[in-house]
Amino acid sequence: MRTFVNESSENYLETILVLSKKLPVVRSVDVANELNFKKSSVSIAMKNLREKNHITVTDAGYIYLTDEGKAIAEMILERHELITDILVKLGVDEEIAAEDACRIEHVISKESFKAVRDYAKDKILK
Amino acid sequence: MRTFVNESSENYLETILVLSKKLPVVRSVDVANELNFKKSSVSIAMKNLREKNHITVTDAGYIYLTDEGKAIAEMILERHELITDILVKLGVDEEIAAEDACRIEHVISKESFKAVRDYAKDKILK
DNA sequence: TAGATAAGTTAGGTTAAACTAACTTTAGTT
DNA sequence: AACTAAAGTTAGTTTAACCTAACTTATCTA
Repeated sequence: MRTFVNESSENYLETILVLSKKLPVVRSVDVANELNFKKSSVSIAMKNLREKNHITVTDAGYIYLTDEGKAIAEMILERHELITDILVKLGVDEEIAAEDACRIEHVISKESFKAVRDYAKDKILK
Repeated sequence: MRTFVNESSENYLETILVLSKKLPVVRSVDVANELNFKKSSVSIAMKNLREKNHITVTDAGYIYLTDEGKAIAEMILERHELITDILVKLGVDEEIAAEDACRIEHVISKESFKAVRDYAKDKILK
């Protein structure tokens, strides 16, 4: 069983994690720029993530993942990277591979991902 | 480039194709039962598919795929079956594999699917 | 200090895809 | 002929996730 997190929330969490590796701090406007969303949309999304305890936001507006939020973000990011790598290895254009990974990462089950990962690590990704 | 068809429409078309192989004729109510949707939802969806020329509906209420609708349905069904087979071969439980296939089939690109299919036919599916 | 810019919030709009409820139409039975 | 059941339609509701527009607040600069 898993705590239900929808695709949209997963995407925001993943984006926050990715940005936190590139920027000293992550703000709503950074997320909006990265995703090409309007800041009002991100504002509401951050409010929801706060209510679900997936992030905390400081008075200065800096966004941090909670342990739970980070766990989700890291899971999604691992999927993103692995699925992209597999597709590229199979000959798919890098950009298309990343776009596909970005959608598949949210809909594949834990069990299937694990099976694919174990197979690919051995047989596809050298 | 591809004619944009959303996930919901693709799912209806695939369901119509699957049912047409099991039943003498396919009606709205059959689709509703198969998908566990209300008949009002299916009624509206069928109107949309009719307007997009993906299906025709006889006076008696029998639903038939147009060439275009059938092409989409067959593409999705091929994906469904192949993705399910791959996951099962990798050790995923049959039911979970089918559920995952049902989501992935709508979001994977033509290019990635082709790459996965070519690889799997050779290396995974014997 | 006044004005501009940047960041965030709030209110209200849009769309898609499901829903419920209530209606019509057709066919089958007594 | 009247009743019932099944199928389909229509109107209106809900929810999620985006949007625009307008507002507040804080900082920075001429």
